[in-house]
Amino acid sequence: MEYNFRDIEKKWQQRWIDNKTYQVTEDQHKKKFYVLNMFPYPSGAGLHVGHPLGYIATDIYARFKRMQGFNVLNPMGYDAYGLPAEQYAIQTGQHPEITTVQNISRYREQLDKIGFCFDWNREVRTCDPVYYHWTQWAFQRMFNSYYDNKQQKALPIQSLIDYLAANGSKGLDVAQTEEINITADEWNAMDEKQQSDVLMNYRIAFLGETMVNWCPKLGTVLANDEVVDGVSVRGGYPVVQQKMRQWCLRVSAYSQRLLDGLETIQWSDSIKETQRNWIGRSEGTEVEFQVADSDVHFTIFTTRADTMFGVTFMVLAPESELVDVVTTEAQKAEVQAYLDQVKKRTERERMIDKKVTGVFTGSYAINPFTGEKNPIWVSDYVLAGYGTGAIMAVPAHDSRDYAFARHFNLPIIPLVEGCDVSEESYDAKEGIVCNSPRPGVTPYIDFSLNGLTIKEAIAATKKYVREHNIGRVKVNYRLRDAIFSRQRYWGEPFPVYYKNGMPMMIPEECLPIELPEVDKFLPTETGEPPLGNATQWAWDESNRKIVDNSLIDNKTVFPIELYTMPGFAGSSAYYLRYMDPHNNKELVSSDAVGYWQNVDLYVGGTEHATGHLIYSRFWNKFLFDLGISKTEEPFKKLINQGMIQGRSNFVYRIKDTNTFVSLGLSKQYDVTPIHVDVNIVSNDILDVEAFKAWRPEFNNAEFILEDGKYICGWAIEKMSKSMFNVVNPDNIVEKFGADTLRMYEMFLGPVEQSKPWDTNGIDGCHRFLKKLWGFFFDREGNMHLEDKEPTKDELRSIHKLIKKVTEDIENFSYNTSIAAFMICLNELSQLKSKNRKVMEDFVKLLAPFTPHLSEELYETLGHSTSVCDAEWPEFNEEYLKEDSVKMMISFNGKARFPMEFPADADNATIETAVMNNPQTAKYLEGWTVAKVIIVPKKIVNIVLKK
RNA sequence: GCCGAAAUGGUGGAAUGGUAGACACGAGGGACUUAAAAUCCCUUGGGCAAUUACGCCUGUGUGGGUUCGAGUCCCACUUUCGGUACCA
Repeated sequence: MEYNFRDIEKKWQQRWIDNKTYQVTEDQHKKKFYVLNMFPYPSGAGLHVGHPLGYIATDIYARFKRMQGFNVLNPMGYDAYGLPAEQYAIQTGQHPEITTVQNISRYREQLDKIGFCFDWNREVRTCDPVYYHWTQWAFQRMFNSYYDNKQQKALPIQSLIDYLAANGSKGLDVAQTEEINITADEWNAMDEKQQSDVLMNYRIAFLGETMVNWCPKLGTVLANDEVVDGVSVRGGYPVVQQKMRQWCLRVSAYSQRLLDGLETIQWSDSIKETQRNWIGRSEGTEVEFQVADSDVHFTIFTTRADTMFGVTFMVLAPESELVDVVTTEAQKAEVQAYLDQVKKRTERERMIDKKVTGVFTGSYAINPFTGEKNPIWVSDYVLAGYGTGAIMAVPAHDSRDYAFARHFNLPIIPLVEGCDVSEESYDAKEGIVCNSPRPGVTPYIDFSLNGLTIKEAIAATKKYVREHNIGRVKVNYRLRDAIFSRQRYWGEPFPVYYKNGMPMMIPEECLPIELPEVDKFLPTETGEPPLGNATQWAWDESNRKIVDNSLIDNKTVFPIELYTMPGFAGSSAYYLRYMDPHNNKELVSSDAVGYWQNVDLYVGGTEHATGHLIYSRFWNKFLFDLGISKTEEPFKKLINQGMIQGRSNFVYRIKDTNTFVSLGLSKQYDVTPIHVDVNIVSNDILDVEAFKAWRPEFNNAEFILEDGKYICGWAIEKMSKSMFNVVNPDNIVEKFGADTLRMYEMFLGPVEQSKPWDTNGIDGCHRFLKKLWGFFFDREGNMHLEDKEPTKDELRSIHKLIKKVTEDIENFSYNTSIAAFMICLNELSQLKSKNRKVMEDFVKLLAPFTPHLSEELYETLGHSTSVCDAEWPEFNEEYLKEDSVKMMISFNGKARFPMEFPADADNATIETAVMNNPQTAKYLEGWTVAKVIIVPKKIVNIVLKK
């Protein structure tokens, strides 16, 4: 009887649904295990063969853990808000929700064919009001919180209000946009609006002024890569740098905790390193400089406090408020011209073309260490958003300052003994300090760094600065607050309305605020975001409901926020929602989160290293501060699956003809390679008839063959429609079955590695499953396993497999695990094994990989329960013990011949046996034995000397 | 530029510092078939050999080093792929 995978897979998929096999509940008697895939954005193109890779890996792990007795949560859902559906809506007028629902059902259909053990009862969709209710709720909580630096924790904003009323801002150590100094009296004298503005400085979700690429014509903010040469990529309209009031999240408040948390989680070192760099902690010193002939002081930040004696000029960021203050009358026009020029360049352009530009303000700053007057310049290589927006330039030891000094002919003073700064700056933090102060110069202060190492000099300077009150030690982070507003339609609406210029939260009990209908998905003619097109988008404060815009009177009815939230809003806490997805009272019940805690294993791509995986950690920490989340980190272990690349095929058309020449002969002609659909190519041999039928322009194509075949060229590229290399999993399931697909995806290589998809190799996995089928059934379809005690050889073979597979699954090394299955089956085949007990273990071990087939065979063996609930076979060391061991005898590391010893032979016995072996004598001629190295069970190496 | 990952047959890939190339694909040869498919068996890194030789040499991007022994560890370099962008 044939292995009929179609019937088997259909049967078991139905049975899993009927028996609710994969529905899980919180079961206090069992240990929990939470596995999670990064949920997909359901795109219109559907799944290709690369998408399920991570899901299959997770599924195998989930099934494995379940068989080990864990209560496994393995949910799936959709990150359903996104640009493609909105773009499609703009073009066609079709509501993005319709597109999204269609795409989701297509995804679901494809996923269902592969036989995952997802608990679909817990599905979430970010665009579902039942779900985004809690996204809005979390946002409101962030609005109503501030971050206390002393406690390192988010606290309710009310306690800050109380503090301000009692003490003013004195003694406040909190995360803030800028330092505000007010007294309690001043605070208490403020009206509501003024107080609201002050509080914005502290809230975790706050309205902030941020620089954006604003395109007035498109009425939208553009990302840096949507702007080229000062105009929008789409449409080519002018784009300007503009400050805009937008919602932001104070992610930066959590910088240190985000950094510290990395030490506690099992993520790859590379992704942790990426996050460390992104957070960008740098310990440095702030030093105050005075502007010459003026009362103005300003502060700079440096990590190289040791270079105080090498400062030759100062630089301000163009956006710095100091620019206006220090610019002299004579320089005003020139500085203004420079600022105008800078404004036109986008951030990206400033970065890509690193032309040195700048302008002198006319003022000088007094170096507190040397007393020298250093000219103050303005240049766009200094960023307003980092440090203090002002630097002291030490051209000898900073490459950017060096380039600037060279360009504007400013002095360069080397400060490290023996360093050469004639060609480039010496940036290394190694060496002995000199010229600090310079010999022959009368010291301005009683302080010298000469002779110290750089590290010592940094410490000494910090100490001096602190003691003499000219600055302080400061830790800076590169991590910026997240901009949380989008000028888009297809996203979560903000539960916020505006009353007299103040943002007000719509009461928590009235959530969710549902996305309103609009007739157009584009910005309005007046440049408002798409929600400006909504007519039912006003908040009636007294009746607590959404009403028609025409009722807005700004007394009881107010306009609602027109921005929507960005993509990461909905994806930041979804792992918590899976624990309790139907709860309409709270994000997640304390019981549910108390049981499931956090994600034990998270699987997804590296592309989220600095986006989702930072925001999500931030969001979780915030919820942790609120007492909602029970753990400081959301994802204990992270596996980054690699990308599946496409393998494209090419045909070679001879120029100006419709004749195609086979790969081997193509060098003899002047040819153009053309992508050909990989689905009409098999083992690089083109199906010529299918090719003619593929496209009309090829139906009279002619071919120059080799050996009667047309051989195609190939290349590894991204899997994409335009390369005709997309392989749909549906086709693979149809032809080989889901179990073969699952197995082959894992067999391709390590999960974490990127690798190309090549359908050709799939036969090997399919043959293996057919062969396994043949172990159970004869041609007539009768089960022909024998019920007897396994032999020693059979036990050794199966226990070797148990050990290997158990270890490999724990290590995510599925490809080697599958090889072990193949080896074991071959061994059993050699042994002519027909043992029922052995095959039962085999089927159980295989169940995570090929659940349908395993279920079928497990049932054949007389079990009425699902193999999912079978116990994972236990490994017994005893069966692997051998009577003898084979060891390689080598001379000076070169392997020569094998010898067999009793398993319990000690080193002395082995050495004697080797030395007395006649074969050994052959290699000893002309040498003396220096020493003998014995590696147990592996090798005996005899070191020889002349 | 900086950070990270990687480089092994025709291909995907195996190898706790211990016989490199497991396992699979492909290819070549054979068996069974009228034939094909399916299935099974043998060979398959390269080179030299071809039964006094189922042996020898060489081989994991390049060049050095450590070691009795290196694909694996160290140093320098080349290339490829990711990420990032003037963070003082």
